[in-house]
Amino acid sequence: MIKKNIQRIIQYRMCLLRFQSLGFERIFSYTLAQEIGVSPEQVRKDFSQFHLRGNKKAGYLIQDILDQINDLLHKEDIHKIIMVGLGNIGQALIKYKGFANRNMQLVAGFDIDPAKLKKNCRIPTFSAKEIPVVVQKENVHIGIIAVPEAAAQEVCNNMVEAGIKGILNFAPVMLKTPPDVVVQNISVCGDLEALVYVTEKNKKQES
Amino acid sequence: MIKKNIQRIIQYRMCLLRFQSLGFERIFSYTLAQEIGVSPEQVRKDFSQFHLRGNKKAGYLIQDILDQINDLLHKEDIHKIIMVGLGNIGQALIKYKGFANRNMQLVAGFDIDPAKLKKNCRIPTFSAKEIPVVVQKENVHIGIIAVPEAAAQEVCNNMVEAGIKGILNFAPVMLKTPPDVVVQNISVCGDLEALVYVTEKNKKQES
DNA sequence: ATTAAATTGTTAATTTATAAACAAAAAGAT
DNA sequence: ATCTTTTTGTTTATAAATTAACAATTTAAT
Ligand SMILES: NC(=O)c1ccc[n+]([C@@H]2O[C@H](COP(=O)([O-])OP(=O)(O)OC[C@H]3O[C@@H](n4cnc5c(N)ncnc54)[C@H](O)[C@@H]3O)[C@@H](O)[C@H]2O)c1
Ligand SMILES: NC(=O)c1ccc[n+]([C@@H]2O[C@H](COP(=O)([O-])OP(=O)(O)OC[C@H]3O[C@@H](n4cnc5c(N)ncnc54)[C@H](O)[C@@H]3O)[C@@H](O)[C@H]2O)c1
Repeated sequence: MIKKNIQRIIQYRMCLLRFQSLGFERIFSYTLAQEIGVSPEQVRKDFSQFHLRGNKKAGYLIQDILDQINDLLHKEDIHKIIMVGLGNIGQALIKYKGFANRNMQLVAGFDIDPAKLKKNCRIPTFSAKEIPVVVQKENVHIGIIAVPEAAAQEVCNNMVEAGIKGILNFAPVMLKTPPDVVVQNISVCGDLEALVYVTEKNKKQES
Repeated sequence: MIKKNIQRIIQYRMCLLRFQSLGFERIFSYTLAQEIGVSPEQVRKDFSQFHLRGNKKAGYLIQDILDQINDLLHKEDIHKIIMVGLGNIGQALIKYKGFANRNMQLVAGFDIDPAKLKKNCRIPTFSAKEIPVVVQKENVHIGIIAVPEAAAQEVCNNMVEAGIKGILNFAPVMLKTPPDVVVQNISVCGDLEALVYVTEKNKKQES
């Protein structure tokens, strides 16, 4: 549902940061394209759509493009995120150190199981009942759902009620939300099943 | 890169199983559509493309469609999967109980850190050097990469060399593989950044 | 038996996304 | 100073995906 071009812009950004850290000041559409596995025309088209301009014959000025992409992605702010469900996935995300690099911060975790709240976490944890209080106090707009399938829709409803506008969902269900709330699904099993399908198909085609 | 229609077929399957477990024998394109958030025409088109036939006025026979989708997705076999990287994400996946339901089995984990191999896991763990041995012995085609960005491409190369044909990649890099090896990326941070972009845009449009 | 209602399945239309083509500009070479 | 090469940015073309339209068929009702 989220446009492909913005997803690529996010990838270009990571790639530009990597090239910059390697000491490059400029980059060509061709290089960027190769790195993220698209055509150079796709890169130029994406850049054009977001008014990211380069220099003929001299390519793109990395710092300049990065500044503009950072603007687009609101990288001037740190974006607060809550997570509901402190099981396997929830704990893995809490331990993850990579959010800060990308201007995001997990500000609170929630669970219904009091045992899960006792673990000494890097972030404060609360009973799931506290979702509305914390969301409103901290002014959070993004939430992650890492609860079992059976609880996901209810948790989602509570998040929406509390004011969350974007949800990253690990549970294998399609959540129902009002039109102003966007959901992004992560489907580990679904992706694996798709890989099985494609690899088996390739195998057959060879023979 | 993987076709959208097969991804939806995978979703339909989960939905059909749920309806079946609720006692339903038949289902309409409209119901299925609503559940996974597409139009009924989309459902019928997808079904048509995979030759999944229903009955006019009586909808689709759930068991019948499931049998055929199971065939398509090779659900007659259990698909073996290896995982490289036994850190936060790796551990979360190892503890996950949901693979068996979907005819998939994590058969081995790998890491370069000997400390990670000592943890008493539900699956056997090996030094990363053993990847080719285990992959060939167990005849595995699918692998998961859950190592840091800096190690991902090398691990990928080793997997490909060993005979892996499909990779689920959690590291925030675009892996380079030969054309007969398919990669599916999971990008938690990227998805969150996309959510930030969309929610901020929606916010602006309202005002 | 006939008619009406409901639902599929296919074809056509539209939209979106990707790829190709090429003119324009900039840099460098002659 | 002119010509050549390179690379962007836009325009045009192609392909993929979604939506709409509608005939065909089945069931149920009259
Ligand atoms: N772990 C994986 O590798 C994996 C893989 C694919 C999909 N998933 C999906 O991700 C989700 C989480 O998986 P997991 O392995 O972390 O599960 P888990 O069972 O380890 O953790 C779920 C947590 O959610 C909490 N919870 C349950 N109901 C709740 C509620 N109403 N409010 C707040 N918290 C609640 C539980 O107490 C538990 O701590 C599941 O939907 C699962 O299907 C996980
Ligand atoms: N944990 C998260 O929530 C999260 C979120 C987004 C992205 N990711 C990405 O997922 C990947 C894994 O994240 P993590 O948090 O589990 O990292 P982690 O550091 O906890 O675990 C990585 C594991 O890989 C092992 N490793 C390193 N090099 C290896 C090699 N060459 N061969 C085999 N094993 C090797 C390490 O010993 C370690 O055990 C990273 O690329 C990370 O950027 C993780």
